[in-house]
Amino acid sequence: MNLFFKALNDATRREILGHLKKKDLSAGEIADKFHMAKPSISHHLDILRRANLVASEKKGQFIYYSLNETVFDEIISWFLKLKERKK
Amino acid sequence: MNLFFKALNDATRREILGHLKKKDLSAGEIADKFHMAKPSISHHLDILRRANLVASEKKGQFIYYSLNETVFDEIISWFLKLKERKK
DNA sequence: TATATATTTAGACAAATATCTAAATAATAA
DNA sequence: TTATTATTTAGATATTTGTCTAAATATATA
Repeated sequence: MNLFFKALNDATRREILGHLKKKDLSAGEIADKFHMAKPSISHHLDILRRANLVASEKKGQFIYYSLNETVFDEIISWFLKLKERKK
Repeated sequence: MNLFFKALNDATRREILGHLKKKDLSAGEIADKFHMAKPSISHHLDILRRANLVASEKKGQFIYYSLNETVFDEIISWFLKLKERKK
């Protein structure tokens, strides 16, 4: 839960998720969408991966990233639980 | 959205929300639940308030905090949008 | 093999954050 | 008014974070 919120607490990372929602992308393709050095994007991807928000798969010299949507259920239920009316 | 995720990115603040879910509480009552100086809790409450996650109301010398659940709908829909299947 | 491409790792640094203590503000009670 | 209680504001400090450049790793191609 900790890692999850930490990962979401950055506009760049949330944008990355938005891109991956549409289509799986390689690290380089993701980096091309931002005005930011590649190592910085790589670092963001690492944080997203450690939070289980994305999965990565190596294909040749490329590494493709994809959204891991299963975690979203967990978080949505966290919010719904907080929303349940008091008594 | 930014302030929202920033506010959630702290275990103490998430715990505060958990307490407020059960019952409205004064700043002091909240502080009593943590091993932390009161000004620190006050700071956390300020962050939660600026993120619209809680509301505060002064009653005499006390300030009562309560969950503002309307914002949760917004965030839940953010997550659901991200979960929509590709194509 | 040598070179080029894709990505990550390492290390540095400035900015943001969480926490503390001390002081300020506001309301109540003596 | 004076003292007490509830809370916040101010200022300091250590830690975490986001970003960068340079170097390392791994794969593909000539």
